[in-house]
Formats: sequence, structure tokens, C-alpha cells
Amino acid sequence: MSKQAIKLSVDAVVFGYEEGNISVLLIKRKFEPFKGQWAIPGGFVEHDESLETAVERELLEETGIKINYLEQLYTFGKPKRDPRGRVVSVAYFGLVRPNTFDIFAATDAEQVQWFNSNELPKLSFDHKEILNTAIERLQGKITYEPLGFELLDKKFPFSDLEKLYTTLLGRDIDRRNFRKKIIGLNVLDELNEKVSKGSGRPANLFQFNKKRYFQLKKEGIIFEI
Amino acid sequence: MSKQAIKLSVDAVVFGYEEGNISVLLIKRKFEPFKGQWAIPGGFVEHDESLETAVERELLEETGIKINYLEQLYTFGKPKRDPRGRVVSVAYFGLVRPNTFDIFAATDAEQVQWFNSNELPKLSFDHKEILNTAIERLQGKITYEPLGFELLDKKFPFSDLEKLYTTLLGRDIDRRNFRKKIIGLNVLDELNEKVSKGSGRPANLFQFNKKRYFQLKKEGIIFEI
DNA sequence: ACAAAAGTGTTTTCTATACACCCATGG
DNA sequence: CCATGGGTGTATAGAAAACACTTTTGT
Repeated sequence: MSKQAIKLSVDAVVFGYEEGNISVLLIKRKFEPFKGQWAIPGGFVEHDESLETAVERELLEETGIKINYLEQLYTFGKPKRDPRGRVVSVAYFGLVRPNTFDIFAATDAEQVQWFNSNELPKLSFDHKEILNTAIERLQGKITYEPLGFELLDKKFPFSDLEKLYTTLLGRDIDRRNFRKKIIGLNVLDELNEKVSKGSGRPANLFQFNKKRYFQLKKEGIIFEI
Repeated sequence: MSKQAIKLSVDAVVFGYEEGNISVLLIKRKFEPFKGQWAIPGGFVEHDESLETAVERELLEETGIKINYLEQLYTFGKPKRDPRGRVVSVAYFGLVRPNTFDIFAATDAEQVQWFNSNELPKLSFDHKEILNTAIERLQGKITYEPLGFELLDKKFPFSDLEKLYTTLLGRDIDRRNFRKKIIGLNVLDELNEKVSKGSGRPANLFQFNKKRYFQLKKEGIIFEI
């Protein structure tokens, strides 16, 4: 009757984006179980820390990354999901601009790497399921919350935004209608800076105005694409 | 350094609906902490049971109810949310047809009662926050998932559905447009049965066709109101 | 001058909204 | 025959979708 207590862990699915590719941050496990296999970063929650603190700590410890946007995803609690015993994991979902950070392996990670989201390796535990849940959430939420900007550079040409949405939604977008819609939302500031991509006409840079977005949101104006 | 382990509990916000009122199922606590105060039903997760099983077990034990629709809501894990020590709670969100069950108090509940959702008593722990999260979720989800039918009788007159949505959305609905839209979704079967509400023309009964709904959903046709 | 990407308006179609009268029943 | 709730269609406005040419730069 004196069973081992249930343990609580956190895991984080971290998405990045670069040049038309959605990527996911994974670590190679240094210890058993699943030693040498890839997994999403995470670890046990300490007694006095909040779940968010635990995720941020584990991410920093294992990968050196500081997250840009973080939200709770889902709690996975099947009795047999971890061979070490009963471990319930609160999964989080994060977005970063990959080029903002250098990633490095530490603590129980042997290696850290960005993987293209459609060329993923075999994953440990039920991490495949967690990852699928996260991808669904990202795709579902991108159309009614301005998450996309968390994946782009602070200042970005309009074509980057367009390509990001094309990638995330998995279908083509009409450039003119898309631009009209986004501009109409009134949450982008057009800067007086241009950037050239080597060939073609240089593009104007834009910046997401978070303050204005929250203002409009409070007034009941909804973001929708 | 030998700290007490983190404990894991589940809690369930259960909504019912009757005659224009959204109600919430609460229990009066029999034991400390918060003895005599109202709380949402819940309890600790046992070592070998899944989270869903735990919720269903606790609901049955404490209130005698069997839930109709259940989904995970959010996991609440602030270090100080429970005075007994560190307790992380996975909150669920349930819908029932209240007239289907008799509720009764048992185990650590002194009393069980349906409360009108805008006449709620003071709640224990952080249950107010959990409840608010659940209400937001219900209101948000009702427009793009066919949750409403879980709250109505299996066979219902159209006016019941209309009143439910008026209540949930907190605004008037154009009867003709609403009917057109719902009928257009093609997920209701019109029965050859009528029901009279005492006065006025008897209403035809309808029934939600879950099979057809999932069929259409698979084909990418979305439910939206 | 040409290749390559950026920028821009108008027309058409569909969807959402507004709106009022007749119908079936019980008392 | 009247009170009560049930059932229905059409016209208008607004939003989404379709669609192609000009502009700016680098080579």
C-alpha cells in the first residue's frame, strides 16, 4: 500500500521558423531510459517552483534557449507513459526566433538540435503524441491569434509573413488579399527601412505593434486570418 | 532536503443547463481545509489510474453524476494554491443533462448542489479561477464545436437550442437566421414527433446526429455559428 | 534591358444580416 | 376567437475571393 508517489514533470515543444521551414527543438538523451534517443526538452518540477518556472529552467539548462512565447498545451498522464514509474507531464508549447540564440547541450542532454518539422527522428516516451498535439495547436491558433510574429524577426518584410502563413497553413495565399487583410487589422507599423534580398525590388520592413493589438483586443476587435 | 512530494489532484467544473440557466455543480466540503465552504468536485489521483478515470471516479463518488462530455481544461500549479502543501491540479470541464441524474453527497462532500452560474457562492482554493477559465472555454468553444447538444435532452425542440445559445452567448439571436444556419450545417435530424409546451403550436423535435457530424468534420466541413 | 521580387485596385461571388407575417394548438 | 409559441422567405449590405499589371532594384 506504500506506493511510490506520482511524479510531475514538464516538457516543452519549442517551434522555430527559418526560410520556409518550421523547426522543432529536440535533445538527445544522455541517460536511461531512452538513452541516445531524441526527446523534447523537459524535466521534473521542483517542490517550490511554478510550472512555468520549471519549463523555463529546464529549457535554459538543457538547451540554453530563452523562450519568446510560452503557453500551456496539455497534461499527459497515462499510467504507463514513463517506464520509470508514474510520471505525469504538463506539456508546454513555445515559440522562438531561432537565430536569436545559440543552442548548446547541457545537463542530461547529449546534444541539442533543430529538426525540420517534417523530418523528425523517432522520439522517446509519448513525445510523438505531445508533438502532434502541439502542431495541431499551432496550426489551429495561428489563424485567430497573432502568434506568427513571435517566429519572425522583430522587423520583417511582408513577404516573410506571407511565406510563414503559407507554410503553416499548408496552402497558397493570395498575396493582395492577404496584405489587405493584415494591413486592415491595423496591428503592423510600417517602418521607413528597406531590406534587399539580393535580387528584386527591396522590401519595406514592418513591425508588429503588440500594444495596439492588445488595445484592439480589449475593444473586442478580433484578429482573424 | 527531503521535501514532501508534489501531489496531483483532478477537479471538474461541470455545467448543466435548464430553462435558460447555466448551472454549475458544486460540493460543500466536509473536511479541512475550507471545511463548510463550497468547492468544485475533485480529489487526488491514485497511483495507477489515468487522469480521466480519476475525474470520473471522483465525480461519481462525490456527487453521483456520470458525465456526458468531458475534456481537459487546464493544469493549475501555483506553489501556494493549496494550504496543505504542494498540490498541482489538472482541471477538467464537463457537460451533463442535469435532469438525467439525481445528485447526492458522499465521501468528503457534505452537500451537493447545482448553482446558477451567475449566483455562485464563495469558493475554496483557487476554484474561482478554475471556474472562470471553464466559463471562458465554454463560451469560446460553443461557437465552433457542437457542445450545446450535450446540455440539451437528446430530442429537443428548436426553441430550446435557440434559448441555450442566447444564454451562452449573452445576446439575442435572429430566430430565422439561426435556424437557417443550423439546418444548413446538416447535423440535425428532424423527427416526426411533436411536443407541446402547454400553450402555442407544438414544436417538432430534433436530434443531433453525431455520426454525421464526425463524418462532415473528417471531410473538413467546419461547425460554426 | 532583363530578371526578380515588391507593391497595388477592381469586379464578382458568397455570406451575413435585417426584417414581418401566417400557422397550429389549447383554453 | 384569442393568446401563445412555432415556422417560414426575401432583399440588402458587407466580406471574401478571384484576378494581372506596374515598380524598383541588381546584374
